[in-house]
Amino acid sequence: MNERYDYAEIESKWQKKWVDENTHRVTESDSKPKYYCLEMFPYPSGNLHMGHVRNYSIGDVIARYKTMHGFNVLHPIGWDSFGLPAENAAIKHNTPPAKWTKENIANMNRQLHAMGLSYDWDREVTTCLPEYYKWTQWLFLQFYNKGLAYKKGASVNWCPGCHTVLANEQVVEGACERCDSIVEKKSLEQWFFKITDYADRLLEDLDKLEGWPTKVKTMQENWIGRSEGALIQFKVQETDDVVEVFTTRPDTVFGVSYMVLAPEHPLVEKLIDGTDKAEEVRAFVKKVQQMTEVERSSTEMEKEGLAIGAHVINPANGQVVPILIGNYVIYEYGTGAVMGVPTHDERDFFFARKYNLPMTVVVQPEGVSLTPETMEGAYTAEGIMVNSGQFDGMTNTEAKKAIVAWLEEKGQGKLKVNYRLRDWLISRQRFWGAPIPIIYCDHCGAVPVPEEQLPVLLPQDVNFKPSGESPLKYMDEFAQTTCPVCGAPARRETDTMDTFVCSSWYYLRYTDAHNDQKPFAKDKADYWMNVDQYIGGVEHAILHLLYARFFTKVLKDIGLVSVDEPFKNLLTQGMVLKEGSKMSKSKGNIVSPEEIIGKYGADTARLFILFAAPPERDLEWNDQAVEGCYRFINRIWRLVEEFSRSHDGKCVAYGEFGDLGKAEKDLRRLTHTTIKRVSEDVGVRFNFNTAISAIMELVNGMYQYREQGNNEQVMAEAIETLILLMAPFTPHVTEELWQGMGHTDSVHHQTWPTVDEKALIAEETTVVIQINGKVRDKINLPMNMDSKEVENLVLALPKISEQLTGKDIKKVVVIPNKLVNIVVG
RNA sequence: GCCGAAGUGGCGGAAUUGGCAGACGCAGCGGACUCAAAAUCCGCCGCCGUCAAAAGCGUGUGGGUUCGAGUCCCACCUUCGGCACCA
Repeated sequence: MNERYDYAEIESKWQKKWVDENTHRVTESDSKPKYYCLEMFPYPSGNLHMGHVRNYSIGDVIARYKTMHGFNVLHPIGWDSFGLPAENAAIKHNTPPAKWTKENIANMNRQLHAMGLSYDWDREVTTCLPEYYKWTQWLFLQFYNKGLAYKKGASVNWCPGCHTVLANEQVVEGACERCDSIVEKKSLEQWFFKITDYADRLLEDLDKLEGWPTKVKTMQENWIGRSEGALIQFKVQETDDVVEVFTTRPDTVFGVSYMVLAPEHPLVEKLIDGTDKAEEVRAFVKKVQQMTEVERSSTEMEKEGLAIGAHVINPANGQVVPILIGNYVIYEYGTGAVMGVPTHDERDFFFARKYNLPMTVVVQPEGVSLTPETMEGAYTAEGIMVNSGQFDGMTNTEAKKAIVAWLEEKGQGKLKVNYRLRDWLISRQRFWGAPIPIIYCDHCGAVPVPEEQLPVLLPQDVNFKPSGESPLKYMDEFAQTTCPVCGAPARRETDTMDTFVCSSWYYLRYTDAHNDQKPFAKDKADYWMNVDQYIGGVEHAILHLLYARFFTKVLKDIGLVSVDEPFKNLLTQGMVLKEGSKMSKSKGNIVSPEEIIGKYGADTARLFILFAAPPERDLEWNDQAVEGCYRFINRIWRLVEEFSRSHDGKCVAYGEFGDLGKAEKDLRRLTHTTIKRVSEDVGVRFNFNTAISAIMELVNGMYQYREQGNNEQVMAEAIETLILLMAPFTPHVTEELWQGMGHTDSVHHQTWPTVDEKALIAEETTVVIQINGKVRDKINLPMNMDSKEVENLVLALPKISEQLTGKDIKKVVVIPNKLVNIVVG
């Protein structure tokens, strides 16, 4: 063993050995319990960033810790390698996306190895390779056969920056999630996955996810946006048409004083065509449609409406009320029509005041009589029904059910659950994605590509147009084909799939990464699933995590897997910040992992990133604190190296300890309390920062012992424990030291140290003495002393009795082995 | 507006069940070693106060429960995140 800690030599030596010996390969085995530890796989942008380092360091500690606990640990990695940056690079530098991606993967692969991560590299998956996307396409076909993939014309989100449509989940405050361009609306024929069919299960099963942060579950809950209410039908007075509204307040139907339609509602044109209102209404509709999505959905927007001259009949009381169109009614939500009840809805109240629409109170607080003229806002709380025929006198909660039942009997209403969640738009007008395996035939329509013809391969030699449009559309050799049904000339779908489709099932592919008959064998997926611990950034709380849950449920329904949730436990890590903001090129505050590893080694980089903050919290990068971690590793190195050198390169513990002195007992107690603390911090709480600080305390104790203690068995035990506890955090240096201590097998194949309960027992304890809750003295007492005895002893202490003279002792509280509080008047 | 998380020294953070607030680390200060420096080892390090001590104050604010509150309850403030003319 070197006297100096030479991280560069040590790390490359062990990394090579781990690769050569395939150290981290796993197979299914019944002899051990399984554990599936997964980190969100990276997009191969070209270089690892600190967020990756954090993500993979956390995962690696968990995987190594579980391995040392006797689990059969699956810890895989791969590449989420379809997507826009490759295509943009292709347009800019005229390199094929496949080449650019391959080079990036090679470089990042090297960087991952330099971190000393315990991946089973035999299971590496790359989503942009045909051997993977063949099965993405195959899964699309399964969805298609189940009726869960369909094409429809719809008003969709178009990102002018990315030249493609986006899913709702990819639009953030009206802008593109990737490039921040303002999203436009376009009417296009697009492919969708019917995620709304699973809305209820996706919502309900959130309850099963006890190992998920509430934050993420709440975000998904909000996104799904379930709301219970009723559909109510209003007949149009002038025609035979019926307007259906969705409302969460069917109890207020007797108070309806108008109806508002979204400008896009198809009935609008029908009802005004040929009337004298037609021009005015069309102008209004045009004005609304010219607003951007952001303007239109802003809460500050002035609510405007316009009566269109037609009327509806209230099914509850037969009243005839006017139909308006309003700029605040969203066609995509509910039925695109709302009933206006000014007295019991804030928005309706101000809208009605503005346009002088009538108001009727139908719910009021018990014992109070509300009058519309004196109301200053809508009454939205619970109350008693009035002006509502046979429902008068009921509570409005009772009336909700009763009125819907009554309307249902009349065939004019029913209960309805509404969701905010929209179907998942998966078409992308881009090249670098998995082609959607559909063929369009003039005779047979849209025909799925037969399974045996998969994969639909992306062409190799591609000329990108500067417009950014997908070149597939213009490549006849790709687009032209024959109909699999009738054999006539036909055209392929040239849209590709959203990359989130590829990443919705990769965790299943890892369980059987090279299967060329199926996406994965069921028995292998069943052996490894669920993912026991999933780790990644909170930015995927909705998109990826919702889609992956949806996929798992569909795959369960078609019998491909047995689980209905993919990720049992979820850890959402915080961001890595520098000078208070996220590291980014534009801010110029990036710290390169490669540089840090070059300067201090991977062990230091890993240790710092785990020590600086608990994993969920944002982490402020601090160069000096990194050095502190480097110093700590050196401190361990010196301690172990010196001991080993003075013991002929042997530090293998240990027989019986015999009778030990105080310093020896203290170190043994420290050693074993450290095992206990680190085991809880790593295994239960994932608080790696406090686990590391506990180990630091142990090292401090060992330095002290070196001056005071003289039993070398005790020191040897502490050293061996220290190395084992550090092994998951700093795998290289611990391996080197382990060998230097005379061991011949790998530290990473050792069993996690166990706590010797006897060593934990202390003979003495420090008891705090308080007077009226303020600390006045401390005293060392034998453990488990009788309370009354403690009380007498404490009251007799000079310092205490002095302060008690002339005071009236009201009560003495004794907490055994901890504290005495004397209450005086 | 609704939902969620957080607020502790100069800084990152700790306090797991209501029981010594500030573990551990960074920065800072002092000492040892050295011709000197670096490295290393040892010590100090909330505020106020003092020669030194004692006393006092102190976990966003204001109340409350309790022998005892960073921790529990009520009200509020601030920051961050999500959702939002959702009918």
